[in-house]
Amino acid sequence: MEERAQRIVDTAVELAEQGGFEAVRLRDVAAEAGVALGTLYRRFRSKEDLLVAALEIEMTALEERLVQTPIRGTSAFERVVRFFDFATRALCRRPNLARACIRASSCGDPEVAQRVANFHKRGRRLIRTALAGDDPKTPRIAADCATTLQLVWMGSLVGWSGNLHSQADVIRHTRDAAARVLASGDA
Amino acid sequence: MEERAQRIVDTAVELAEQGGFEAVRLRDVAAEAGVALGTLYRRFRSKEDLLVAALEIEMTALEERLVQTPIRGTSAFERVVRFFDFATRALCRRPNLARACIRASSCGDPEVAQRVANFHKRGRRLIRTALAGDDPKTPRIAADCATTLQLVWMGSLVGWSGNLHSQADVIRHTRDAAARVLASGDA
DNA sequence: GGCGGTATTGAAACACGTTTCACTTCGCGG
DNA sequence: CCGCGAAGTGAAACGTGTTTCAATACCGCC
Repeated sequence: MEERAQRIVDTAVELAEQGGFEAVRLRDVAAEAGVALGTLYRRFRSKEDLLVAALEIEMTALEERLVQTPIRGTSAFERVVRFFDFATRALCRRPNLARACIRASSCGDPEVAQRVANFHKRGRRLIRTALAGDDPKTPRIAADCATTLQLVWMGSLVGWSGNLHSQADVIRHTRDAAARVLASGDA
Repeated sequence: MEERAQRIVDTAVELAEQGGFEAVRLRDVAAEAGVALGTLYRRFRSKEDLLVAALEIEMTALEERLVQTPIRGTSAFERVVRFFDFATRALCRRPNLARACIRASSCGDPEVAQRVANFHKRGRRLIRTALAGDDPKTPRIAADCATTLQLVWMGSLVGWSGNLHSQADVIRHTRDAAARVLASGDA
């Protein structure tokens, strides 16, 4: 990402960490990033677009950490549970930021659909990787299971971000779903 | 619901049907419902609150239709698939309204958490009912399965409302999830 | 019938996302 | 070095969610 855009996103992340979605006032973002409001709008189509860009950066960080220290585990179930545990904790470590990004990614604005789709695709790949593990066996689990588990995770995260339940619940929801989904004969 | 509040929600629904979330301008809602803006804000804490109230009314309608003609089917799987099919079609029949309500219900505003929680609880009950069927057997499926399936449904609906995938995909996602979840030995 | 408190009204004001615009700056090919 | 087009700037304006407030209408109770 170009340096100016990067600075804009970084500023947005900083503000979101502190005060969540509504603390990300685009005037402030632009001012603190040292650009004019118009420049911000040249790079990002909307506030949501900006926050989803932040989410993509979080995803990149997650991917890198997982490349360095891949998920270990002796079964697909164990690995995918550990993945969701790890990823959920990582996300919820900065709850204001996470809530802001989740809200942006679930706002339904077609302008950001592309970015959101990309984010989902990358997340699904991580889940598939966790399911598959290192060994080149068990190739059949991947596709649909990953989709189902991702939907559970996303649905639960939306609930978490709306204070319907806790971070522990998110982890439990994904564990429960994984247990059921992977019990159906192909793990 | 009190008559004045009802009229406000009805007006909001009407506008949302036509133009979605952004077409629900609260000034217009108030004007068309024949109340002052302050009255609207006395009944509803925010635009999201109002739209989630609309969602609750949709839920009531769904519940009533299901009481009149309960879901039939010879297995929990068959019934729950039919339920999701029915409910998804009902929701997506007015896509603008559905998107607006889903967006409102996933905005993460703690002010509306109560209403959203209530909506989810009622939805979960419908899923449990579909899983259980008429016969008083198979009591063990209920609790966690229903939660998992609901999370899949909600997650998929959020994706649908953001144009990430189609209504048919929502139905497929829930069917896939149901197949896996109910295959794990207790259906 | 008068009174007190609560709901409603109408209108204005405020905040913030978003757009617009005239002007300036920058980078680059000729 | 010039000139041109793209990018950036600063400031203002607009729309809409939300709040505020003084004035008014309503309603049950003495």
